Amino acid sequence: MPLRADAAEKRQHIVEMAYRLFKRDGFHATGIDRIIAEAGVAKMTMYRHFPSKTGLIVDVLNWRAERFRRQLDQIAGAAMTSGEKIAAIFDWHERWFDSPDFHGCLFQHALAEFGEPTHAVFEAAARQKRDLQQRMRDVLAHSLPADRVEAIATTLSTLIEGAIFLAGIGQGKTAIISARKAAADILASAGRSR
Amino acid sequence: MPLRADAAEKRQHIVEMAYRLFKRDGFHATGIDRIIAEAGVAKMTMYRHFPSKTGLIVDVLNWRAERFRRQLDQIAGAAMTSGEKIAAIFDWHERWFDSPDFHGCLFQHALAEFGEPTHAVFEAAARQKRDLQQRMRDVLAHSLPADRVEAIATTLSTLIEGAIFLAGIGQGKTAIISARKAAADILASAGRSR
DNA sequence: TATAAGTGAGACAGATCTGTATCACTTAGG
DNA sequence: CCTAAGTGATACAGATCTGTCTCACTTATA
Repeated sequence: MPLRADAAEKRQHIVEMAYRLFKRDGFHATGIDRIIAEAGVAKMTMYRHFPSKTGLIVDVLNWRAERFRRQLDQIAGAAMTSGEKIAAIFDWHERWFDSPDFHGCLFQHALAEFGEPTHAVFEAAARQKRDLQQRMRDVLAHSLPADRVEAIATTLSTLIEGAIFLAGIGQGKTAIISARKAAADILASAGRSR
Repeated sequence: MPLRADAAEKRQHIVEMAYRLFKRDGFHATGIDRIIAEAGVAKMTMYRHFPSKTGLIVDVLNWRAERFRRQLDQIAGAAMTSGEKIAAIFDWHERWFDSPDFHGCLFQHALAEFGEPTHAVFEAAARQKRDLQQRMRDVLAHSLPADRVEAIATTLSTLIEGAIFLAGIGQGKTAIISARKAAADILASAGRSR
């Protein structure tokens, strides 16, 4: 069964299993031994595909960031106006918070556990958050004057990150509802003064 | 030198040193050996004052929560109107983000590292966040109709938690400025419709 | 002064951590 | 068939982790 093609599949299998464990138990609390045991692979198999645990974490984050980016493409792509795109992003978060195995945002957790800005894990997680902010700016740029985009994108990002955090302590529902309303009000206000 | 009275001082010294290390490096990444080495105490001294590392973490969080509560008393107590109290809370966060040894919010980090809701560390950190939300409700209750307080308090909490998170990736300044403006707009709008 | 609380130092146990090495095995491609 | 890539299993090294234990020492209090 295994060779060239399957090697990539096995690597991906490790990434997804590590993702599940990191998400549930955290990065430091999840040991290599547990990852390989749950993935059903040998330790050397893991270390042939990843240079270190840090390298594995970075790859997990990058894979997850890419998956989120694709989801966002669908979400924001289907909606028509900027306001609808923003609302769709908030709706997506609401569904995410309701999903049965929700354990908070892996990128927020990574930034909490690896607080040193020069650390590779910090950089990977911060990059994902900046990408989301850039996406927000792109959406807003289609319907707002350029000098309004930056501040409003920042406010929307603040609302979303705050709602994600509050979802971690069981307040996702109320947080995302009030955040979505606040976002709608802000956009309506900005639209009126355009 | 040491006995009854000094025992409490030594205990407090351990708490504050552990606080500094946890804040900078995280909970799992900070070992007992490093804490006692930096605090300059024997290992048994630490284990006589705290039942376990988990117990120490909980005490550190509770001590920090109490200190924040007292600061908040001064901040919100000095301001007059609800709007001024809220603005003062945002201002306090702006100054916090600018402080030289800012390393994010210890409670957010604790919730990220100990994601299990039944864990004692999770409970202690979540309690502090709920206390802050309750404080927000109390402030708003003096100037808003009761049926508006809950939703607006949630929005303000979401903005603050989001700004704290963004401060961890170097965006504290812009986040807190836009969050404070959004909060002011929300309060002004609620005030008009009263 | 005698007692007991509190401490520092350090050894120690047992578990766990990351990462490396070895060996037998399977399987794909020439 | 034969070679070489890839793998599983396992032992291992060296470090680190939490938590316990002992012993000598200091100091406040009775």
